[in-house]
Amino acid sequence: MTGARAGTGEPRPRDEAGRAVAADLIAVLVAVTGGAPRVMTVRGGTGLPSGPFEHRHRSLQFGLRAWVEEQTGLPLGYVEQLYTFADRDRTTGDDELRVISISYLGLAREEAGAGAGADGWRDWYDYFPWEDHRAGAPALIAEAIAPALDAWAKDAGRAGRAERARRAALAFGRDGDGWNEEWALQRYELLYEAGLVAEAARDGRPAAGPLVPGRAMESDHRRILATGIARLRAKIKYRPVVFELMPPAFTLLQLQRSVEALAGRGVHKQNFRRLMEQQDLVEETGATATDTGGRPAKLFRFRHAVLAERAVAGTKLPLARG
Amino acid sequence: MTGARAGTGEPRPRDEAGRAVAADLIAVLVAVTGGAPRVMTVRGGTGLPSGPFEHRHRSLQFGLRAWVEEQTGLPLGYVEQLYTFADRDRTTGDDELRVISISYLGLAREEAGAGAGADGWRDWYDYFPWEDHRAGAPALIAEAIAPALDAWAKDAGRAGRAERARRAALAFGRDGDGWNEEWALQRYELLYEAGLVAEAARDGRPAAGPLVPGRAMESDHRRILATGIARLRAKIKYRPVVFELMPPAFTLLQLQRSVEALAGRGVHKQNFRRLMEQQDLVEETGATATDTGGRPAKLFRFRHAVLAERAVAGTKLPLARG
DNA sequence: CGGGGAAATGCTCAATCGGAGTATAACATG
DNA sequence: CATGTTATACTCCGATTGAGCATTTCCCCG
Repeated sequence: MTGARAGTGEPRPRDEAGRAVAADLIAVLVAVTGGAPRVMTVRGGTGLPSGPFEHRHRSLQFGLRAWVEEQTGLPLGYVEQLYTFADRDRTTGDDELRVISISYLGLAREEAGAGAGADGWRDWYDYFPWEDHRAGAPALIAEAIAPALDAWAKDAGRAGRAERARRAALAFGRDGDGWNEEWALQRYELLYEAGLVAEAARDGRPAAGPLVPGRAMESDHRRILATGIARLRAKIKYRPVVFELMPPAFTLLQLQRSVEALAGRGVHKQNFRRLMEQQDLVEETGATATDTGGRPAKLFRFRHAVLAERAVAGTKLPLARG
Repeated sequence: MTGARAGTGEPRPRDEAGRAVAADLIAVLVAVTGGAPRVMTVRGGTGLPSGPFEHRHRSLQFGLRAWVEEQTGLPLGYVEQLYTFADRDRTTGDDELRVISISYLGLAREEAGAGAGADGWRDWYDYFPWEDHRAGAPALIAEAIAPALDAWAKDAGRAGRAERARRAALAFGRDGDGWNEEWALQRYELLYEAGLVAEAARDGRPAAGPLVPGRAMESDHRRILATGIARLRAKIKYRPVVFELMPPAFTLLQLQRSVEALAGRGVHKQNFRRLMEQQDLVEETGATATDTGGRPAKLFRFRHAVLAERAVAGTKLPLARG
């Protein structure tokens, strides 16, 4: 939370002892463009959009929407709360400043608004290159992460060694098997603990080896981003939220690519279509897209009626675990 | 949040304009005793344990644990964050008081501590009698809730009528079918909206009929409880959290009764056992329980190793949706 | 000591689901 | 018109799930 927070400059409330109490709102704002998962950032990609929760805001979610629209010019669609933090070590420097950070996940259609600070879209795999398994397990896991985590495990005493090795194997999977895309947060936390990300070095933790590739962020924003990714990866499996990221009409392959972008893994094409159709989530628009490179594809739109019919019921995706 | 909040009496922080900013911690603390799901309450069953987040607390979760242990004498096991609220209308009376409420779900073994205020355990179906479908759909749904919701739907204009009827049918299921135990929160909110719970009357909402049976709570504590129930009902299906509520050794039927108590519905006995065994979640202690009323049952214990082996992987329960 | 009641426990069966593969159709391009 | 590329339609099989039947092993009661 160093300095550059957007806001009105209104002084933060302080209690009699001079200690500050304040609430910050932080957004993990996600979009998908052409098969790339993007996250909205500020300050040159080093921070997530955020701002203080102020008295004028009717509710937390209204406050968040206000900030995001002010800072990015984007109207926010789907929004859900992620997590609330207040650990003392989140208060950089000023030991007396106590900040509660309430983070949110928001989904947007990127094309919608190329507004004010909207230059901040970044591929989220820039921050988590080890999370992209769409073309198989990334080489950097075997080349950089696995050896470093091995070293980290060996660093531990007799007792901790096996435990660390086990955690590493669980989080990153053994030889490509057992990878669970929903554990994005656990993986980041493991790397942090092992001192393999820049934030750990910044916070003065010892490193078990050379830093792993991947952009860092200020404060614990990268951890919050990992939380958002994990939540979204879990959510797309049982709620029709992907459609919040799609244009009004799309082909099934485009839809599939979006799912894959978020999940970080490929899915079986035919099974994907089967599920989409048998669940009645989409309907044909009647038009076709001819720029597919092959046979023209039918264009579909989301059947908004399903939100009503099944309330908030299910989307199934061929992403289930064995 | 009227008056009776536990705390040190330390004045709440205020900003220059005299507006207060503070954070409250609220716990939905759950246990299961003899097949009954219980929730810890204070003030004669009208409130959930809560207290201000103070500067001395290292983190939100530490603060929560401190309050719960102070107020109930119970050591808290599993804890997870539920939701953070800050709507202006949560600030009763004093329009200038702005409170952020961070709610948590906690699981406890009831027998563990019959400590200080530990008289506060209540069957949670006292608050949500319509949520207990263990012996089939409760009569009060057909007798009281359905007619009242019908009336509420008819109250709406031409457009809203179908919408309301649809929401009611979705939330409560049509003729016993389509009931989804995870929608406890949506059901409560629907009843609130229709003015059928005491809290709605208290908040000045018009009623669509006579109040539905079920104990009320102060402020929005009953809503928070519903949030906790819904979360727990969802969670037991994919995480081995039920065991946090069980004694060290238990029979499979006891385990099943606990699951049923939480889920509010019965499960197929043989299939339940099949799942428990094939997942290696439990192991035999070697002893048997002879007070079963029939053939003695083997006693089992939770295999704590699974938490390590499968990290935070799965429990399957025969509670899946059709 | 011989039922009868109550669970515990073991086993079967059919329907469905989920993963994976094969085959065919319809376009663009050279 | 051959070729590459994608869309789309079917098929297959193993695993999972919901549901029920059958058998076993206790206690209690007369």
